[in-house]
Amino acid sequence: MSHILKDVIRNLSVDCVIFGFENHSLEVLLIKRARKPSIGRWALPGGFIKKEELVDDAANRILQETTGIKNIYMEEVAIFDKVDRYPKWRVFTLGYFALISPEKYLITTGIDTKEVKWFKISDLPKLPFDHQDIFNTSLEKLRTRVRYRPIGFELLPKKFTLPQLQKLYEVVLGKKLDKRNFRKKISGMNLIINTNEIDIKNKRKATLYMFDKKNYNKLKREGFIFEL
Amino acid sequence: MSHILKDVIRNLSVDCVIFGFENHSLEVLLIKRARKPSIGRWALPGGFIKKEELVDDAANRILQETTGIKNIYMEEVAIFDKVDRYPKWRVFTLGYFALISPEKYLITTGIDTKEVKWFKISDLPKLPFDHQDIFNTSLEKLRTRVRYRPIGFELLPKKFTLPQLQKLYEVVLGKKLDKRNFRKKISGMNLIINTNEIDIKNKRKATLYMFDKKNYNKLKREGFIFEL
DNA sequence: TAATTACGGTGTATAAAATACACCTATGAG
DNA sequence: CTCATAGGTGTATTTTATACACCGTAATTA
Repeated sequence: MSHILKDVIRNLSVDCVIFGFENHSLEVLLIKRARKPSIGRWALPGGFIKKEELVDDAANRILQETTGIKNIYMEEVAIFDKVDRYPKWRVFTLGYFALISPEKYLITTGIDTKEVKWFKISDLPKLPFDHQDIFNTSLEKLRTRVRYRPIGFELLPKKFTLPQLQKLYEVVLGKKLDKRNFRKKISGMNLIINTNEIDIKNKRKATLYMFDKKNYNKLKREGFIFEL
Repeated sequence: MSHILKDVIRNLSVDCVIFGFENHSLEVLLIKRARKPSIGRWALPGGFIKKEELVDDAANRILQETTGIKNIYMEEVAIFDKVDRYPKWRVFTLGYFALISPEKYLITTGIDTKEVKWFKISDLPKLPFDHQDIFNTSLEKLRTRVRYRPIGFELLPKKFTLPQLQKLYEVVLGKKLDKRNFRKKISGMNLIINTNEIDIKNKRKATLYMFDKKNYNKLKREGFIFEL
């Protein structure tokens, strides 16, 4: 939460669900709260919206203030409106979600936060307020999304291997995929470009690819069917 | 807008985009405003949310107060947050949308409304505030939705003919569909049931169907791919 | 009242897409 | 040195999507 309550609309806040993919698992960014209520608890980064601010701008300001991450593309998930969700007074909150590649961003402990950390989604601490709800809804949104829009660009390093990409899809969808069919589908989309480089950091030599940004954005705009 | 400003959160409102299908065209329900601002203009039914109210409840209350329609299922579209969207002070509004069959509901002129009327979406009056934006976003949502979830149950009378259903899809998608392929697809979904009755009201005799509510809801929950 | 038009209803052949499935090779680990 | 692990590759089958034409009946109109 923002540390100053003037200039804000006290009934409207934003909470951010930032997903990252690392070490073969899906993670989410949490902050340890430095302020009441729920001081000392791990929670979603969030805060109040200012009186003359757009929600997108608020989400980015708050994310930067709390975690140091700036200027990312976030998307509205839903409004969360339980009457007693915030213990002090009535606050509606807008869930915002984003996908980022952890290695592309430096996280720093910011305003109102004691600590900022990535958590595996399979191993989350108990979250305060209705943050578990917000997280669940966002995850569901991500899982629906992946069937209709490409993901990966935001979650993987610039250059990545096909096994990495496949693993990402498997983690998000929660099921194993057939290697050859996965590759066939991906390659049929003109979504990725072979860099003709080999990944040597990995245990095995694997070909490095990058996204074809133009096509990626086209598919993202227009949608497609990715029934896996 | 609600006619009393106490007990409401002055920064948060709901505006409803109610779609109906009648006379072979898609329509939307508008009210003629009886209060300032924009008195006398045709606008979306809307109003402020009360301090202890859930958004869904607010949307239903407001819709009933303004149009008489009660207890329908509405879905969040997005938040609309332009700083000057409301001329008097800062108001964020939640767009809510619904599909209903006009013949199933009686519309009545309510609080703060001079008149309530269905408008063909191809022939809308100039809307005040950002209501055109809200309408456009909702229509886009409907057009996306129709590809992944069944529609029709909410938009057609209890018993309907296949040409009617096809026409609905054509109007929503904005393109003509092949009759035989359309029927093949629909019948492959176990979505509708033949009532073994004949529609005589229509110019031609056509078989009447009804939705298989159980399957309809299942498909609605799980989603499907309806690429037409 | 005969002719014409409009609409409801039906099936098949072809193309495209999804799926199931198995082995080879190189490397790192023990 | 051997074994386990992971990257990489192609084909046959099934399923789904698409393109396409005619008949019968009832309403309309000449």
